Amino acid sequence: MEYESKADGRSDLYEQLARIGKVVVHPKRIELLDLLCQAERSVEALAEAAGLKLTTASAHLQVMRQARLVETRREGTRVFYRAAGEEVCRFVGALNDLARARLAEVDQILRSLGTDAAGTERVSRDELLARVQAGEVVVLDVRPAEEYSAGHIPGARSLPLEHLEARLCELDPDLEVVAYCRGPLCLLAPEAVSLLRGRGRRARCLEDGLPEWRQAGLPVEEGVDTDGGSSGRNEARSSLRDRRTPRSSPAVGGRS
Amino acid sequence: MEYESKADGRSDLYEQLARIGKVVVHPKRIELLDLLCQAERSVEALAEAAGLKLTTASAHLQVMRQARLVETRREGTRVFYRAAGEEVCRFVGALNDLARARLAEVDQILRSLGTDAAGTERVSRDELLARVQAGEVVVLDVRPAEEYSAGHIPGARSLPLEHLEARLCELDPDLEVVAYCRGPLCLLAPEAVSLLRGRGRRARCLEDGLPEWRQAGLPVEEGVDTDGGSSGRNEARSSLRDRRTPRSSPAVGGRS
DNA sequence: CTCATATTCCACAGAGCTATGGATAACAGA
DNA sequence: TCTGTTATCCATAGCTCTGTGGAATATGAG
Repeated sequence: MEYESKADGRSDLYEQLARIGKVVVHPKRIELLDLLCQAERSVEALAEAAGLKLTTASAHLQVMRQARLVETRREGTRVFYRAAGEEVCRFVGALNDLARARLAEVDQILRSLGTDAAGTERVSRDELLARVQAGEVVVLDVRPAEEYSAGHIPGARSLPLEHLEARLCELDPDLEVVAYCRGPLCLLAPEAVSLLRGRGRRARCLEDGLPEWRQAGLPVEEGVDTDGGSSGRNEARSSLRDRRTPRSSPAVGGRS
Repeated sequence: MEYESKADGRSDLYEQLARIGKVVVHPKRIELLDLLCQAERSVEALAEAAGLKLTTASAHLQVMRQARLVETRREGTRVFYRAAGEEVCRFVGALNDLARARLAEVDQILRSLGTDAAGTERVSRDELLARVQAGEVVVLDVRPAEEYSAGHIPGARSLPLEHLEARLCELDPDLEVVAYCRGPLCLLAPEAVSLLRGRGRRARCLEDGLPEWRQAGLPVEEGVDTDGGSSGRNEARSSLRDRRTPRSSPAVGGRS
């Protein structure tokens, strides 16, 4: 890989950019990065979540680390990986946006398998804020519990998709549900909505996921969901029980 | 490359994202994409600009086309490539930002070879707008002429870096110069500024290049520079002589 | 000190990517 | 139709990347 490097320097620069490109050339690495934009995780958890052998996952993570897109933290014998800063999430966001904009296949896949996921229109952030204030909706975080506790929309309830059916009774049948998940390409919320509607509930998806919410500069709450059950009312209970690594900057920032 | 595709669909999605990732894994492809975000070009011109053999450049362009990141237009025996929409430029912008934020090497390279490029502070877009209104500065587009005519800041003069020294006399010595180029990682403007300062002129770089300007929703003018010489005054002469392929959307838009 | 757990390192085989030159295709002009 | 120009296609050789299992490392508990 020596492109007649005539000590131009310019080519050195592009080689640096390619270091980052190298990370997103492999589907599994993108998947890992996506997961890490939601919450930090141990190598084992990542391997499990992405369906990889441990050594393979570790190898991928090394690649990502060499590109400085992830950082690690040791806790006992375990190593936790996390996305290295907000720019990383913004980058994968741009990648997702680009894919949705340019690749018809993406919409196709979403439509084909997402229980008509892409079909239903979504709630905008502004609308959500307004209706939450008015107490008209329940906000539901249907991602796995770890991701919820690493950061969620203030006042949202944690109800992972896999438990939704069993815990359906916890939701007030009269309130509309707004579900959100990892982002526009994630299928958790659409599936949740589909399930809820099947039970006669009113339910819609938020226009995008937590990373976008965070990047928009809106507040994010950390800690586990304390609500044992019932009710469904949830006007910004401050259930923050911060035992998490704080992400670098809270600011919004636009491409500075 | 068959990751035990258990008809999950999820993995298909990441495979689609990786199609895009594949483009930015190779330094030369990033370079080509960068060029295409400035202006459309023929294969030959691209090969020349990136220092590639024709067949190699063509092969790279095929990869980019398969990922739908570029589109083509035929004109006689020549084929012109262009970036496929604004999202593409936004994506390479995000890539650049990420590299600058996370890779210390990038700053190092910039500093080492850029004639202390990264050192001097830059003019913000807002400041530029204000001072242009007041007629206090000359805005200089130091990119190659083709890129200027494909789109430039209204009222800017085209004076490619390679001709700057020879045509120095065309610039009013009393006005400060604000030079811009392709973006934060481009060295044309810094080198121009360095040269100008060496001749005792007041000169600074714009904070970033034309793509960012365009993405900020600010107006962009097309066509060649008609100003034969002298003066240096340039209060938004409408020198638009539109014979260009218009980019898709003019809107600003923030991550839809 | 020894053992158990969680990761990383290593070597290797199979698959994929890149650059290159020569052949082919599309087009314009005579 | 013939010719020159521009770009794409094709086959190939050299190199890199990926997944894998086994070995090595780091930490914590006895």
